[in-house]
Amino acid sequence: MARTPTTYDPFNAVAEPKRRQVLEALGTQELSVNEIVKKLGWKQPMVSKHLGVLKQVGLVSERRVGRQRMYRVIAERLKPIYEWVAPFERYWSESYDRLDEVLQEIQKKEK
Amino acid sequence: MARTPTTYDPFNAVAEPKRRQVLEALGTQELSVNEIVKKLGWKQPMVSKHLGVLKQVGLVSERRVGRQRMYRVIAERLKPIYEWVAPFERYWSESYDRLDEVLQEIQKKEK
DNA sequence: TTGACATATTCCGATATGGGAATATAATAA
DNA sequence: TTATTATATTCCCATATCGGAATATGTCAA
Repeated sequence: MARTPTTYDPFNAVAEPKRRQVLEALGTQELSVNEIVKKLGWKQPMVSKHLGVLKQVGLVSERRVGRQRMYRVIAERLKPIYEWVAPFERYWSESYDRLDEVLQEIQKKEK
Repeated sequence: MARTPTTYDPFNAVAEPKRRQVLEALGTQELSVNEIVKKLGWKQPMVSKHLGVLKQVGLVSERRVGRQRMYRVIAERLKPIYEWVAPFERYWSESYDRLDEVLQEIQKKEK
């Protein structure tokens, strides 16, 4: 085995920043590929590829209308992510003090 | 470029299921590597490697105590994930009807 | 110093990625 | 039919991944 495939689950699909952008561009609307292309300013094949991954994991639905394909977010599929991360929310303030130190450590090492 | 590195941000670090398990095992406690090893039943090098990634992205802090290293979740670093996914929550019920269809489609194709 | 314990690192292989460029497919219009 | 529009797919490459096994590093104790 190598790294978990991007199509393995929503966590992996959404790890790619551009895929998040696609979902954001869609929002609650149903858009054609070209509309997304214009909105994001990317090349069409790139948009189609990312939509392909999102579709495989079920994060978007596809509907054919003439020569267009209309895509829409299936928000429910993001639920597992929300549910996994939500329980940590209550501890944000508690770990706040140590955060600064540790982040500074990390930045030092990156230089 | 290839795939976004796992150490690029919390999204990528957490995409790996085992890394999520490590964070879950830690919870709000501070644990040594060996305690995590016992809790998860994995081999020690595997735990150390995953902790290494988590540490690089700042999802855990490390504290040396004698020959032990104590790890703790830095929950605040999960905030970006929570904040990205939370806005979609309100649309779960709305897309519910279409979800079943689409998921069945996906499962068909996987066979 | 030597040994034992706790943890990290290195080397390996198989695998999949994302981007770019080019091209294929599909549907409509003329 | 042919041309055009809309979208998907293929081929290529450089890169990192995860896991396993083995080994290195670091720290304490006798």
